[in-house]
Amino acid sequence: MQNSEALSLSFALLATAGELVRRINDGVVARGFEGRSAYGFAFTRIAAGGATVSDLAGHLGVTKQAASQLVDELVRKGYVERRPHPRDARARLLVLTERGWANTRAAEEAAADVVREWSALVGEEELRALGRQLLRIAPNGPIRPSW
Amino acid sequence: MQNSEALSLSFALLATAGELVRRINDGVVARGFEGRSAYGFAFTRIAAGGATVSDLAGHLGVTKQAASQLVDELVRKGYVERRPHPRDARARLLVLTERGWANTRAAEEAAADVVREWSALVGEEELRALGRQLLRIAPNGPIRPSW
DNA sequence: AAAAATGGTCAAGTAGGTTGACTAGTTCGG
DNA sequence: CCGAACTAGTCAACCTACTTGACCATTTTT
Repeated sequence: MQNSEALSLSFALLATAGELVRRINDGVVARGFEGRSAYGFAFTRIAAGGATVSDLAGHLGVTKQAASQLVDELVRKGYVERRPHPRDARARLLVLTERGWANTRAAEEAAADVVREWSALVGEEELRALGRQLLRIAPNGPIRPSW
Repeated sequence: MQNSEALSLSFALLATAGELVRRINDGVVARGFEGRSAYGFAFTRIAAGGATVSDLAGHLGVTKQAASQLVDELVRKGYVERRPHPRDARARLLVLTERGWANTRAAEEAAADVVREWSALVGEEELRALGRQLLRIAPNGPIRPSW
């Protein structure tokens, strides 16, 4: 595989990722929530349960200070609460409020809308295969907010 | 396709894109160049020929002021020169210096290294198919430096 | 029980964008 | 062919989202 082919793949990958993020965010805003793009990815981690600030930092690939600031913002906007952690008095357990859950669902729906469109474009089975391959390439890597 | 599947695809896509950018940048640094991640993508546009600041801004999906600042930096570091534009006295034609070309080649090699590794992981033909599908999904969209 | 590591926050600094205002040159409508 | 509207580029000021560094309270290690 020549260099030019590698480059073209790189471009396509980054353009697709950028469009996905943009459209998820648009979709969330259209559903009546305010929020930066990173919100959705923070929500899914918090929704999974048992999340702390440090977990979130690892998930997003940023420092724990940055994650803490993000959580501040989410708390201020009423999406998340900090609770005492049952097994570690240093840590705080992050939990979604009702509005946080609603925002999370909105993000999921927006993502599903985009993916549905792509599915129509390249074929459902092909898209599924694409997902499987991407998962093999980068299984649970961080979802960095920028590059 | 359910929401959870769409989410998993989204995660995989973003994690993969993030890893690609990180590793291209590491590869370029390892080859002796300094530079932010956005450099490589600016270089490929400038290398293509006929680029102006506005073109670059469109390519990167940022304002022309931001693109101009990036070009300042590239000029200061000796990668790019601003030349008078042959057909428009307002515009400046961006051209790579010899060192700029070397950096561009380094970025291409680094990208090729990563893609080669992925190729071994999922199969060359599969990866090629993946590239084709991504190109259908997001043909020449901007390569945004962040989300 | 002392030492080292970890979870979290506060504070300050910074990179890399943004918006707004402006100049110089170009294109368009009458 | 000339004034109005537009476009390329830059300067300046600002802002957002991240970083580094210092610190305290807890937990884990030895």
